[in-house]
Amino acid sequence: MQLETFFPYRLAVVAESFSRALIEVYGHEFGLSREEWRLLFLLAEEPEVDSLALARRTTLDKVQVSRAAQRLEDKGFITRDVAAHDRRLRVYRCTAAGRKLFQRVRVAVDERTRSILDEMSAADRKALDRGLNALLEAVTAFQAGPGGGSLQTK
Amino acid sequence: MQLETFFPYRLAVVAESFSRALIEVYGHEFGLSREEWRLLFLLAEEPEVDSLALARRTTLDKVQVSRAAQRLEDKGFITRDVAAHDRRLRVYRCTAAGRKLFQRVRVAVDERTRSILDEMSAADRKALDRGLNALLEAVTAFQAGPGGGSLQTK
DNA sequence: TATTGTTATACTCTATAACTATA
DNA sequence: TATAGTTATAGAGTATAACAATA
Repeated sequence: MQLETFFPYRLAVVAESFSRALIEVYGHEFGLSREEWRLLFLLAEEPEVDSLALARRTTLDKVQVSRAAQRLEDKGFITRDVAAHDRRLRVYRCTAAGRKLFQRVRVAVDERTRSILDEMSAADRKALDRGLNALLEAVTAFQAGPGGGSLQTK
Repeated sequence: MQLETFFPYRLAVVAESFSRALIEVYGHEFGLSREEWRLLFLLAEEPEVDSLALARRTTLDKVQVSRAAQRLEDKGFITRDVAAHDRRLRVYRCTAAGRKLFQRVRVAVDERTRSILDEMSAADRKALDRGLNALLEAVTAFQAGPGGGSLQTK
């Protein structure tokens, strides 16, 4: 089997290409890092999210969240407060400016995404969606399972 | 739409998780970088590959190829010679030690890959394969097309 | 003049550990 | 003692540019 037909290689290549296409938008065009973009995405949709939920739902670690949140706060896109119920946690909220920026970026990112996915047939898109969901479950199951406990064990 | 159901996010997360699972093998277990692993993969399969083909087929740039090739040469896994037909190019070949290492890594990587994909149904695997191939074509078409010429234009 | 490979440089990202505050 | 957030640091990875050799 050649490298080009090796499944892990194809997955990595396609994900990297897709990611680059979007970084051109939210990164180069709007000046957001991947971490900032993810945080803003989550916070723009909900009135408030605490630090634990934010890390878990963005699949970022606490260091990445802390730094991205600080940059977003410095730019005036989110606020950060100590959580009342547990003063070790933080509660993040999106500002009006943050929501406004998110809407602009979201439109541009969606447009770029669509311009790629529109090259595919509807059946192929459906297969991709199904296959990707299944793979996500498989990888998650594997990580929680026998061999890959190394991520959570710590 | 929530972040968790946003297609680009899911693609990035699943690809990153999968990649990590394999880096545990070829990286932590066998001490190869992603670039070295790709070069070795290609070279183990063919008697010789020149530098241009190597860069193109691994989707690495010339700097990455040059550095990864040097490390593989230092370790005794490949050889590097000036190409006879064009002295600007190099011709790379895998050594016996390189092939031996590759076989061991390949077995371990395949085992890890299978242990993840085996969590999926056959129909889901088929959908994934189809969808991923279509997406790869779509992204490639997009890059060559109107908006994304920025990669090749230079 | 253009292309290839190499080297150099700066920048970003990642992983890990230390430190402070809170539980 | 354990957990959360922050800060610090080192290592790996990425992007770009300069350079020498060759076409």
